[in-house]
Amino acid sequence: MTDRIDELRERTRFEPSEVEPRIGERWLASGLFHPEPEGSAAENYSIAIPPPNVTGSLHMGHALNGSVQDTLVRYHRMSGRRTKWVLGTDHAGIATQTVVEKALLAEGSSREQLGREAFVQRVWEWREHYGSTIVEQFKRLGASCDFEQERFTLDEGYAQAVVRVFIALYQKGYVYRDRYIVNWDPGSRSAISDLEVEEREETDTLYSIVYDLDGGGSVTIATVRPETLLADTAVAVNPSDERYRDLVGRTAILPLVGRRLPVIADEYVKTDFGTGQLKVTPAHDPNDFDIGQRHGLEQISVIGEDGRMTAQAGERFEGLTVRQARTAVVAALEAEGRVVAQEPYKHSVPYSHRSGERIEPLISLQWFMRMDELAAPAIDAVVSGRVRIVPENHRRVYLDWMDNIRPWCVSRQLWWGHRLPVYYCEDCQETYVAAQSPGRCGACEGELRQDEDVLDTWFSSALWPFATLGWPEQTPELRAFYPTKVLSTARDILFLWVARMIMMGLEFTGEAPFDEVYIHSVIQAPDGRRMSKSLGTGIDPLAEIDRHGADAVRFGLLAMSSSQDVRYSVEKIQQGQALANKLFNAARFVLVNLGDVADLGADREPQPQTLEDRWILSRLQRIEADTAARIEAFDFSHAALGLYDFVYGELCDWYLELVKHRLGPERSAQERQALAATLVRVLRETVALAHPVIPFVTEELWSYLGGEELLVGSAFPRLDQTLIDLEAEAQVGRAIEAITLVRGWRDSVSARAALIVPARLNATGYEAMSHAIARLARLDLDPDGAGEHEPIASVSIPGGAVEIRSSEGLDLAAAEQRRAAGRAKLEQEIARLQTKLAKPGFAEKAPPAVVDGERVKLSRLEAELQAL
RNA sequence: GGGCGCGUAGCUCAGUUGGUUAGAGCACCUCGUUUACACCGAGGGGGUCGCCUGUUCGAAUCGGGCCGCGCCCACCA
Repeated sequence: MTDRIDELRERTRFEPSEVEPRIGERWLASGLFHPEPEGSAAENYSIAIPPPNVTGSLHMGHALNGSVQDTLVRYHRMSGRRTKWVLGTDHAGIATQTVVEKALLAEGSSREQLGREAFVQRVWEWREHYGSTIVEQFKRLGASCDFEQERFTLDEGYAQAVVRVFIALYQKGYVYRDRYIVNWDPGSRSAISDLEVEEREETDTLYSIVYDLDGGGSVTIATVRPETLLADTAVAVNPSDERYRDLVGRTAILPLVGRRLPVIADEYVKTDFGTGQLKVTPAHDPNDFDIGQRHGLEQISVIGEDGRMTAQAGERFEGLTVRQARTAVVAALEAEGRVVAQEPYKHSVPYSHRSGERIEPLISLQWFMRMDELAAPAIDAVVSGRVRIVPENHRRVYLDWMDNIRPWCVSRQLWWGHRLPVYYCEDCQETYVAAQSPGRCGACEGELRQDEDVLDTWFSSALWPFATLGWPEQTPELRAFYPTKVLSTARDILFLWVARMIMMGLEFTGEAPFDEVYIHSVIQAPDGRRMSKSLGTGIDPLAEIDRHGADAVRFGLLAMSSSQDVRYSVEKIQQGQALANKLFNAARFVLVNLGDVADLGADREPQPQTLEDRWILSRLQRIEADTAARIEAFDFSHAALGLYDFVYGELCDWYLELVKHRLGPERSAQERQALAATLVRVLRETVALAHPVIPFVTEELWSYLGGEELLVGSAFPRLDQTLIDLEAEAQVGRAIEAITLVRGWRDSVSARAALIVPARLNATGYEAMSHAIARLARLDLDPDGAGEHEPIASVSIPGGAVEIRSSEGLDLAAAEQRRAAGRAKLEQEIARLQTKLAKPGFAEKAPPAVVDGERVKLSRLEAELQAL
């Protein structure tokens, strides 16, 4: 141990890059991150990590969420609960497939060329190579996940759970196949769900186009998508629109095509938009699709899944891209003189969140999932408080969405993912939904063919909290860790993922998958824009860890976080770095000076000898209680900043300064041992207290402070009521105030630090602290012949004043100015208080405690003014 | 169109149920080789709490209106 302390003497700085890998390895080797599956979920503590994409690398969102979850996990582990942080990654259908397709493209190949089987094989290989990147990055953050049991949403066991769920939902009639209008993403060549569509404001041209009516007259419709006119199957007006009452039932002639379109009446049509006459294109517009359903209209598809015009669009347009078709259709219409107006028009346009391409609504045969029955219990769970959403204002967002939930398109035209467990007979088209192919068609003995599609990635993610623990088997893991306690995430996947997990959890396990949903901030770029790779506004958390250390990044992110979006501020990260260094040096100072007498092996009772010893032990109890309460309330920002304030504002600035003089070798061994007992206790508890937030530096220090076990597996310090000492807090608090006031005065008279100023303490309440005041305010409180001279200056402090006895080395003229300013300020404040107290109504209506408080304050200020 | 939230010191943010002289970190200024830490210490300057208007003995805090900003949801061609 003495060798280590000698070595510590030289380490004047905390070096994260040296410490972190070493500590990280010890944690992993300890096995403490991997709990045995014992006990019940109620008594254990578990969190399921939002599985990052296998293709992903750690971004700020991961770093913040990782810090949040790890703080919770470490805190509860230290609180004595069997704690498991379930780790794993998501196969991320589109994202991963795209990455591998790009690689193939670079090789001059393609997935089509490879064929399905070889391609999927190729993706697995890719995953073997790169899939652990983000997991390793979480380790660098200090995340204490169960790395020994990493899951993947395409694991064999997981895949079985997915199949089982699909079949069960099919049997219940929730999952069904239908031809329906979907959001077609030409980029990924797949349908996507409503939630994966984002609206962007765009300015297009709004064309007004004249359609002739059979038998004379015309209608004028407005559209931003003239190319879809080729698929029109009706013209609609509002039934209450007086202007067009007699139009209903007549027939319009579709320009360029000549198709006869019935003029129908439908409530959807707004009378105050455009002409009030609407072209109806059921196959290429979701609203028109609905109108078509209501009126039994024909659905004509003119845009194909490849984003080109189909044969149905007619020879002139077949094969053109949508954009080319638009130009061509407009030109053709203009040639016929049918375009009567063109105006710029700003509206929102759907884009694929996945590929970034413009969504093409079209009719397609897809698998859907009806959600309303599943939503009902999931609504209940939140309404009843069984699942608590924090902060609460997100509750309503959740409930609103759930109340209006719509069917979910779950099939994707991809190769990478959970292939639908659906088989069709080649001959009679019979459909079989089963875990394994039934072999041959039961009806006609025909060949069976499995559906080509895979499931939406979010379908499998929805099972995450229980599928990762072995469901549907009743595994020990499932019993011990399901339901989990907290689901922590940003709000962007509240619907996409959280809501669906609640629904699936309730449906398949009968229990909500977690008790609480914590929704944390979104960290924005320093300029307030979104952090994103494409904007170039992203900040790489790993680079920040390299620069400042993982503790600093964790502290900074937690200190920044709140219930709303916040801008990234390096200053907070630096504050964390400073804290780690400060704590390191405080411990180092104590160990280097008291290492020879400190009994580090045992957790010795502190032996407070002085007021300041009692004071720090009392203050320590408060920060212990506060920190625990803040972590439990998800108030990470105050938890982190509160630790900073304690370490700086109480432990280092005051306690260590107050006891420095008691460390020296000139003191008796007994005295030094007693001090060491208190100091070591305070340091051990402080370090343990801060561990959930800044695990690396604290674990490192713990190894010096006599931790036999790793700190990560030790106990979180708890408030000891018997150590709360109001008397010590009051006395030391007063002394601190006095010292600060004298220091301010010293500065105003330009007293040099080395100058010990002769003075007399003419105040009550400082008996036990006068030596401390003398030392820290650099006063000689017992000068020879102190009583003989009149004081040449006076510094007022609570309960009296410090009378200055010599002007040597002091610039008293400079002080006068300051004193005058102080006096003016006091007078002003006194006047304010007097007015307030004299005001009719104040004394009668304000609570007595407040009135008394103001009176006390007034007399205190008057005394201070007097002293000046 | 609906919903949520925000506007407090130069910057990033705290400010419990309305009641100390509105705070912190960073930045800025002055001083400093005091038994750890210069990633340090001591001291200091800096705010009409977006604007207006109510309620109240008392408003950064509660109500109303306005201005500015962000996010989410939504089918107006």
